[in-house]
Amino acid sequence: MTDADIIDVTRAVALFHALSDETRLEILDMLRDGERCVCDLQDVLDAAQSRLSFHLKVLRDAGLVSDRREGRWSYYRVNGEALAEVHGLVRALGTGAAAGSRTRQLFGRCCD
Amino acid sequence: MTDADIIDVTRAVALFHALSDETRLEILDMLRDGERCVCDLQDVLDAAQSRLSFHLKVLRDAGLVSDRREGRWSYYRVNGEALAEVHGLVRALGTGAAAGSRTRQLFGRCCD
DNA sequence: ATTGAAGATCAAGAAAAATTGATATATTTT
DNA sequence: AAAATATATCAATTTTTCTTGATCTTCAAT
Repeated sequence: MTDADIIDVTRAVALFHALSDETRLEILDMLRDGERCVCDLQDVLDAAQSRLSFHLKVLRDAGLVSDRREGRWSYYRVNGEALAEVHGLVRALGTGAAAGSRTRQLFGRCCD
Repeated sequence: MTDADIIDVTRAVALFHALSDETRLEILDMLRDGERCVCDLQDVLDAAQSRLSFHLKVLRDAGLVSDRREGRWSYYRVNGEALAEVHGLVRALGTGAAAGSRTRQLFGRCCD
């Protein structure tokens, strides 16, 4: 961990925000063991179509899921890299200078 | 990881929501290497007093920080357990059934 | 070509969260 | 006791996010 590891707060906020909703967490939960079409999600969570679509978009915009079109179905899957990114953020937040890190600030907060 | 590990979605949402704000992340960042009084935070982040107080309350309500009163100062510090909780959540989200877990659902989503 | 199904997008309204300024509560200093 | 300081809380407003219903698009089947 070096000074180069300054993290983009905006990105962090986007990730956490995408995770901060019940429907979206349930979607991610359903996607844990592989991809699913929207119709499946719709059946299990009982959410109106446009509502589900909205939440999928939030997840997609945050990069937490990717989608694939096949015929008239859309299949969504979790994006492991984004989860790893969140993981890294959480770990970083728990890493104090006391632990020997040379990073003073996680987020660049100067001069904006 | 067993079936007993069904997680409270509401709690998860509260945690992620608390983390989904720039000011609050900066506060946590500042608290990484130990406790700080509100006045310190106020100096560094330049946030109006009531605004800062509001965000500290959000963090406190989510259990992400604890505070200690000393004279007229309040000192806040990160609550490592809550961070661990977030950590666990993120890990769980990335753990598919494929990985051998017997847990079908992370969040209880039935019958409410 | 028409119909139908899956999903995305959009506009309007509802709900939740954040900001601001004011006031309140302790606590310390004078 | 009065003044000052640190912080919390509250009410009003603004901003952001979510929901709903409608419409649009694309692909497939007839």
